[in-house]
Order: sequence, then C-alpha cells, then structure tokens
Amino acid sequence: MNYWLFKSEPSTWGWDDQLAKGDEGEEWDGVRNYQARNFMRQMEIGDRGFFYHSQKERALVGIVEVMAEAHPDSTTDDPRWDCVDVKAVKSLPRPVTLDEIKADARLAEMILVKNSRLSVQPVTEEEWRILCELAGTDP
DNA sequence: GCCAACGTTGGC
DNA sequence: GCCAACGTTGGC
Repeated sequence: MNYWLFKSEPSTWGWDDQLAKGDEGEEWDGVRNYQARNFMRQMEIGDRGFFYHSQKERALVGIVEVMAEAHPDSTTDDPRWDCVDVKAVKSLPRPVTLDEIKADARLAEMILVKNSRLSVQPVTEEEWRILCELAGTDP
C-alpha cells in the first residue's frame, strides 16, 4: 500500500464536503499539473492519503482512501487529465498543522515542505506513521 | 493582498 | 529546442 497527500482549498472542496459524500466518494478532479496527475496514475485501490487544507488553515485534517484508479477527469474534455476517486475514511482527532510539520526534523524532506505548490504528492511510510502519531490516530 | 516559486505556453 | 512571458498556487 502506498501513501499520498491531497491538497485542497477548503473554499473549493473541503473536508466537510468530502465527509458529506461518505462512502460514495468523489472524483479528485481539477488537477491540471502533470506531476500531480502522474502520481494519481500510480495510485491503487485501497491506498490511503491525507487530506490537507491549504490557504488559511494549512493543516492535515483527514484521511481518505483511493476507491477508483485513474480515469478521465469528467470536468474537462482534454484527454490529458486523469483523476482518481477518493472517499473519506476518518477525521484526524488532532489536525496536524504545517507549522508542526515544519518544526519536526523527521518531516523536513516532505514535498509539502519542499515544494509547496504540488497538490498531489507521495508520503513515505515513515512520514505516514509519524504524522498519524502527531494526529493521535492509528496508522 | 503581496509576491516568490514554479509550471506552462508560444514565438522564434 | 530555447527561453521570455505569463498565469497560478499557496505561504506569509
């Protein structure tokens, strides 16, 4: 199983919206960046990812699961863009803020820290474990 | 609201 | 194929 991180502006698509969709899940559409798309193409059903609120909040708030592998993005006719479907698994008991992540030397290599603009990114197993610990939840 | 960083586009 | 111009993202 692989681990990922999905970024979203709460005003566009927030954790509350994702939760409201429940097990039905939702397309992670609107990605128009090749790197991010390529990561989505690598995803497999059952992979897990953190849901990150960008902009004002800047914190990991929930965990999602990949429920459909990459397929054409329904929000565009451009065949270049694919996306996966994800569903909410659980809210984090304690959101993990970007400040906390930056303050932890073990997380210094995260793409979130190094390349703040990539909206879909991989997370290593060790980072996943540390972040779950900070969030007060089981990996 | 600003601006740095980055990715994409398009002219040459 | 290079690179300048432009647009977007997201932290501050």
